[in-house]
Amino acid sequence: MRHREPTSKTRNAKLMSAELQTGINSNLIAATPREALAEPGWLRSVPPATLDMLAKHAVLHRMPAGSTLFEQAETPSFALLLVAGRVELLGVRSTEETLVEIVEAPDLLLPAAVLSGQPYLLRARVLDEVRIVMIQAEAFRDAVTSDHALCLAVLACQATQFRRQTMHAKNLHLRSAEERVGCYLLKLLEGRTTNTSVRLPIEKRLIASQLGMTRETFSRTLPVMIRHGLRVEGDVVHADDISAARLRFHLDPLVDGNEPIIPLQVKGK
Amino acid sequence: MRHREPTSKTRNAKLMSAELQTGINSNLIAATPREALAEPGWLRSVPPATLDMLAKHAVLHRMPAGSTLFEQAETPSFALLLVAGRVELLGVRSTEETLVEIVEAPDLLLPAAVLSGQPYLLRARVLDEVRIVMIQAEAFRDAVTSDHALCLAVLACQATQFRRQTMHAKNLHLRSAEERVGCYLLKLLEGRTTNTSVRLPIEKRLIASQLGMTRETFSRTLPVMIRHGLRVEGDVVHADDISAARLRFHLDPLVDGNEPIIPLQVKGK
DNA sequence: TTTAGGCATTGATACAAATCAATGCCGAGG
DNA sequence: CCTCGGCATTGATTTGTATCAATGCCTAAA
Repeated sequence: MRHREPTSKTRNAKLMSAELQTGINSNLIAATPREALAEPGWLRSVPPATLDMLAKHAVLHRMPAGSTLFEQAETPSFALLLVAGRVELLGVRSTEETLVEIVEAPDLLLPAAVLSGQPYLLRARVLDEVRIVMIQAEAFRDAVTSDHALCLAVLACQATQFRRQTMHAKNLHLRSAEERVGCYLLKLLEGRTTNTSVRLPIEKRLIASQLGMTRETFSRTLPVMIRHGLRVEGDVVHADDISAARLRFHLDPLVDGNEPIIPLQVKGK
Repeated sequence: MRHREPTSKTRNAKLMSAELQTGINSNLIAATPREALAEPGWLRSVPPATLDMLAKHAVLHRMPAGSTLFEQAETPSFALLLVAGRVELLGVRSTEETLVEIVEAPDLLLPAAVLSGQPYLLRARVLDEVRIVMIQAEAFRDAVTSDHALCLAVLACQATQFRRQTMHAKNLHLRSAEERVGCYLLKLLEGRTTNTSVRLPIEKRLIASQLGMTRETFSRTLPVMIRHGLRVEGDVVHADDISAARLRFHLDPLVDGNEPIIPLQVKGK
């Protein structure tokens, strides 16, 4: 494997620039909870007063990769708003873990649990380094019940997460391991033409778990892709023959679609 | 198989009485959309004026088992409120189907799609005979954006569905086929003692798909349960030795829990 | 009454993916 | 510099579950 580079550094760098784009006032990285609350696009239509109120009961935190944000069965004391970075949500059974979802900033972590005051069903572990706003659960619920715009924003967020989870389930149950890998690679290459190459965005072991298979199976499946025009060397994907790949694997917007969070707007009666 | 009875009739009877209990004004079955909208408990705190408004753009329908309510990839033109009965939501790929969720009244069918105006990710097929209120999608979205209480109710509904989906995923990925069957039976017997028996609430082929396995596997797994104190004859479950069963299979509230829809209440600023 | 079709059961077999195991590689830390 | 630990690869083997196939049962229609 020749093409390897200090992956974590490269990725953090990439992440930082992505992070900036998501913000509205993108010239500076938020240093206070209040600033961080201004970043996610889907909170745009929430009145500043409400954000102020939330910020008053919130702290901004930075957590390194690997940290556990909360444990399965814990009752949420904070609403966690992911401002930058990625988090994996895992179902746990003693030592077994199964990845249920990957959450990318900007998004809320399991708002369902916070809203209903029920225990988390999943463990949350940091993938990249993250920045999160921790809002006291009670304050968060109060804000949702007193501000209609925020309620709509959270609803949109929850709805999108629901659809993502559905897509994930369909991907796992309706496609073979080989197809999942093929589609994953194809999606990375979306819009590209033959002879370009892309870097895998995360470690292979994480891709494997995202695709619901073991590292080993993933590893074994990669060489197979060569006969469909996709070659993976180290963490670089080479598109030798993209049309061949598209012939074999079919991206489906109802499975592979990227759906952004788009809140509805409050309307007077 | 001796114990069989005209299953569909028995079950419909059971369903009718259950249906009555869910209503608030349970003495009569709703005949108009407006009456039907008064039934679900989680719509209780929505102002009558809003329900009136919804009812104005709605019709009440009855559909027999087996009907398809909507197809995958369709763009929703109605919000479907399930007032009575059960619906299965299936991921479809050409001829392959995979059950993603079973929705029981009273609940909304995939509010996420309706709210975001995106195509359905799943097919909806009627299990038992259902009664549904079909509310024009536009009117539904308008109501959600203009009435905070309704917005909260829908949010609660969406949140609960999210958690159910998470539980379902955990059940499938963290337990073996045998455990899923064991836990399913154990849950039917919750609160019962040894030597009681229960009837399976739905056909075996449906239980199998709910548990993410084929009929055949389910069928083969049932006899195995005998060594753990559970005996299934026809559609009757006999609890020969419940404590033995509980020793082998462990119900987990984070997987097997029944979570009701409990909306938050609007609060003034 | 006969017949046809759906569901359930049972057996034989196939197969995809997990598991177990060994090795190589690379980067971090002593 | 060497060494240790995580990740990736590759091979051998197992195993859980699906698939294919045949039969029986019950119900509903002819």
